Amino acid sequence: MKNKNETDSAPSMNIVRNEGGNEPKVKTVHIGQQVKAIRTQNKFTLEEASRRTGLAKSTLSKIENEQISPTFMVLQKLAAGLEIDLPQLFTQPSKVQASGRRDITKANTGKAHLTPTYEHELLATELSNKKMLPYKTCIRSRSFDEYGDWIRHEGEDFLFVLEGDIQLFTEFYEPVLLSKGDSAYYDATMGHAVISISEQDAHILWVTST
Amino acid sequence: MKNKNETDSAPSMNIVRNEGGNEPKVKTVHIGQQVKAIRTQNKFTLEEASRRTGLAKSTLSKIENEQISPTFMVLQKLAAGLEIDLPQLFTQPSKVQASGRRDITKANTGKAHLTPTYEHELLATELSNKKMLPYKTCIRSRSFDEYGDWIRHEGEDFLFVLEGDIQLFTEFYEPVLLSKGDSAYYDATMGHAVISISEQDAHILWVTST
DNA sequence: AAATTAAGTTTCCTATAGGAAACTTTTATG
DNA sequence: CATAAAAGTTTCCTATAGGAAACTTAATTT
Repeated sequence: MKNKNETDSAPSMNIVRNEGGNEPKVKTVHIGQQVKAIRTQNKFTLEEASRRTGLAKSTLSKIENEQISPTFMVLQKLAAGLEIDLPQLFTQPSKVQASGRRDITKANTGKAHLTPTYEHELLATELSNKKMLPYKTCIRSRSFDEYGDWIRHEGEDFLFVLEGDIQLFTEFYEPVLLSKGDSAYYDATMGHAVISISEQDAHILWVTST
Repeated sequence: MKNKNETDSAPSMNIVRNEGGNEPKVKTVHIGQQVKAIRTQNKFTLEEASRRTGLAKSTLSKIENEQISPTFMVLQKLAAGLEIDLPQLFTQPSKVQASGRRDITKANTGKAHLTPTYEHELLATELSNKKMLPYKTCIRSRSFDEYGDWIRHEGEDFLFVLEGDIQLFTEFYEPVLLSKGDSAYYDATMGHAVISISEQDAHILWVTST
């Protein structure tokens, strides 16, 4: 059945999502397998899992065999009873996540990325899905005015001065002067900007968390 | 068989969970509020959310008002239709996370941390709960043998050579020579170690993701 | 303010989730 | 191997989730 008798009319709804009458197609997470994996890893029998979660063992069995789609209430009992975080039920057990990656970037061979105010050299660009984005930057800007507005983005920034003198502007603090060897760490959602104040170009190393 | 011969007794590890026969008491996550918040933030009407998720608007209404406990199948449709990650439905919207922090570390004023092989200078130590741990390190070791075993830890490492020449050993790759300005990014769960191969001491900047 | 439209809620019904117990399968024991 | 015990599955029933449509409320227009 799943008789999806489409809402009459509604001609304009052209999201083109599931024309043709088939379902929106959700990439199915096999929660049953997850539950079973967690239970067996803990060496629980269905009976014991039943005790811990307060769910009937028949229910647990059906869930593990994907015969039913547990309600949210049941999911919560499961998580509480098996002492796991809810999100853990959905993320693949993926101990498989990469763990042997490496990327070397020799000096001045990074991937150039130019902006009016900065001259970025992105590092370690061969790797994707990194937790940090490192880049070496040459500061061109000499005045705060050159920035139309604060720079903001998700995550946190670590900044290390390699050469020259810079001034770091941040939304909630007074500007601060940084010279070679100095560093700063700040929440990147806070507005920020950097200008060079030395004769020669200033170079900094920047690492942004994702 | 794992039967360690302790049938019931097992005094040492009883989790003391719900003696007394009452329910396990689950801290309820109000998923309805979450859904409503996400929908309204996106300025969707129930009707539009219905189109996007393939769920009846009556169902959506009931979910938002906590009148029913959606099944996992419905949760998936919700997440897909509203284009959010499933876990996002359970974690509090917590925009409350800190977002105006800043910490400046002037050159050579970090917190020293010595090991037989490295001489670390921890940076930005005034801030806790950082997503990255930055430190400047002077490499003392001159031979791989000085390391009893590989160094490993959670997360990823970014390494930038500030001064001198080093050799980076990693578990799954051939050793590589790095000089001033070179950098490396690698999974820190992979065994790794660094030795200095230059006359003078080698200095590197290290950033570890957490 | 009545009429119109759009938003959200409730009703009513069918499909299905969850629980208790019977049943089947697997593992241990004489 | 027979038997007992334990672990897992299926059945059957009741409670409840989900969908269509009726209904109510809120926002616009006339």
